[in-house]
Amino acid sequence: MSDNITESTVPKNFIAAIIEKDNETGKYDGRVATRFPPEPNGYLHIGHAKSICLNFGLAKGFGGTCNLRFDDTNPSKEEVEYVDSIKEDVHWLGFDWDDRLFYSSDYFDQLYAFAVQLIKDGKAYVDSLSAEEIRKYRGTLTEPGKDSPYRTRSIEENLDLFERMKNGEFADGEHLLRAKIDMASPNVIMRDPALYRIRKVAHHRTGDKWCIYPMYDFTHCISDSLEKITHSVCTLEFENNRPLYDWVLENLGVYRPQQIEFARLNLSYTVMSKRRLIQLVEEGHVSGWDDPRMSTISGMRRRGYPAAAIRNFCERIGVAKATNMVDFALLEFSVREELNAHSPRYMGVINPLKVVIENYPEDKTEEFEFQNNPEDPDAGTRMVPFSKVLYIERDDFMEDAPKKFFRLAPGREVRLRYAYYIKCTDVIKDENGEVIELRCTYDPDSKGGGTPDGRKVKGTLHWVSVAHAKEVEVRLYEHLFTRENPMDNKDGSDFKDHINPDSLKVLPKCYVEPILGDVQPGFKCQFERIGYFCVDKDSTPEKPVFNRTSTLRDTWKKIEKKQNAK
RNA sequence: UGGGGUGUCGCCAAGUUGGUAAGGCAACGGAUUUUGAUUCCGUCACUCGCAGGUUCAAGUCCUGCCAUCCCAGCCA
Repeated sequence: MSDNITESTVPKNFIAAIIEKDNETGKYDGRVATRFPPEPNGYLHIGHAKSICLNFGLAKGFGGTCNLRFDDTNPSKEEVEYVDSIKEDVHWLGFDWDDRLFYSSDYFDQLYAFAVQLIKDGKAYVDSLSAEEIRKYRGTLTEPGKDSPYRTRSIEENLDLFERMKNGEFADGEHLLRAKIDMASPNVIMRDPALYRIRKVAHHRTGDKWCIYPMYDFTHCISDSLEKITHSVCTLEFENNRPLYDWVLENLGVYRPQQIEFARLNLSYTVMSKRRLIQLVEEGHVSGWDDPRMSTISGMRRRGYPAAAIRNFCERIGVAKATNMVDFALLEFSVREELNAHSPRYMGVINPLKVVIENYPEDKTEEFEFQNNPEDPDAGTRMVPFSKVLYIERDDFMEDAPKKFFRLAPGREVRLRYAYYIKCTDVIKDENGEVIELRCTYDPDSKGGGTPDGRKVKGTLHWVSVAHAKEVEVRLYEHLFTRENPMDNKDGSDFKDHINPDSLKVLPKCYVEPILGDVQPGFKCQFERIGYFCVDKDSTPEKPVFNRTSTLRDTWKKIEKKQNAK
């Protein structure tokens, strides 16, 4: 279902430069091992795609490996539904972890043993202060913390307490295993960080085997070490944690990968924090994590974004350490670029206007051969039926058309793509003055869309034969949020205030080429002229879903606006 | 009033051991066009957060400011 990745070149970014240098100095004997370590507490979004492309791309580019590891150390937030979706999304993006699928929870026994080792070395202790007391003892950003009274417990007592923690003798929050580092450290993270907490919750993989769970800072570095990762790539907010990452491995005396941080992706007028994504789903603003308007990988997949487009996008935005805000237009460009090159282009009408070709025989039907994608000869051709009565897009007709309007208007001639030139001779209206039908004549000599006399026509319309077209329900998806506001929340507004109420429009009576009635899931096509494309039908198996690209919308309005401005 | 990062065109982002500012998006011109799409050509930073300094020469070195992000979960 995913596109294939055809090329694998060495990525060009500062992390690749570090790896290159390490390869030169033989730091890891030329070995390159990365990992993508999501916590299964939600669906993957476009920000994760950056990390996936980076980690798997680095591995691929240097002939190394990239593991998929679920960082599942907090059972109260994690679910198997999430691990399944994450695996699917990574695969769909075109990456493969082969047999290197790991879970932090696989290491719980080893992690426990390492914790015992630290206790035995006098480098960890069981604290019995309450959460609130611990917070007070930690000090502030500007003031040092102070030692817990339990910091000096004997090794024996610590060992005993920790084992009893594991055996479930205490309630949640009663005790906590902490590293004994420095309560006065200017780096707050180093002020005796928590290593293990009691949490009597079932884990999605280990069930109720454990009631104590290791913290991220203790787990992540050890997992990396056990998997012999060389370059542990993560986002900037973990920079403060790196000294702890190194401290744990150094004090355990085990293999030490290096942590490298990069800036996470921010996309304009888009939310990506898991908290807000969950909110959108739970409060019903969207149909689910994979709603086509979501910034999730699965949402973009349903919206028709090709995996290659997302990969190219991640390539284009680069990898650096400066906090960024990438314009959504860059993502859209990547999508259009991919669609333009590879998706079949069909015709469809979302707001039909009937056209009767008066001089065309009543019962005649012809078929015209269309190129599926004029830019891609390998895409092949298809036959499209044509007859006397057609539908065209309502926007493609204007009764009092300005000179610059190139489409159909009374007395004007246009081309029906790959079919004939037609001229509008009459406009029929209902009692309300609404245009309900156009009477036209066609030029039989213009068959195929060209004329012997070489006369030019400015407009080319898409069309559909009423007798042959499939009626479908089209869903028009726009961006979930309005594009006027940066959503920086600096004006005190909630991100939900920026939800675009018109982001989903359901159009019941639309008409498409007959061939589209058999559209398969995962099939994408771009509509001629108006730029709609079909996306998969995962959750609406009975009806095709359509979507349009942003730059092609409201074409005439844009042109008109531009001309007025002049 | 602490520590750790980052500051190159509207948005991303390259800038090698100092040698005289890549590329992409957006925008704006123009050509081609059976999608007003695509494609194509052209324009778009005398300047690199600011101020000093070193040097024949600094985005790249030094000093001092300023701005901004992250850290006080028994989250990751």
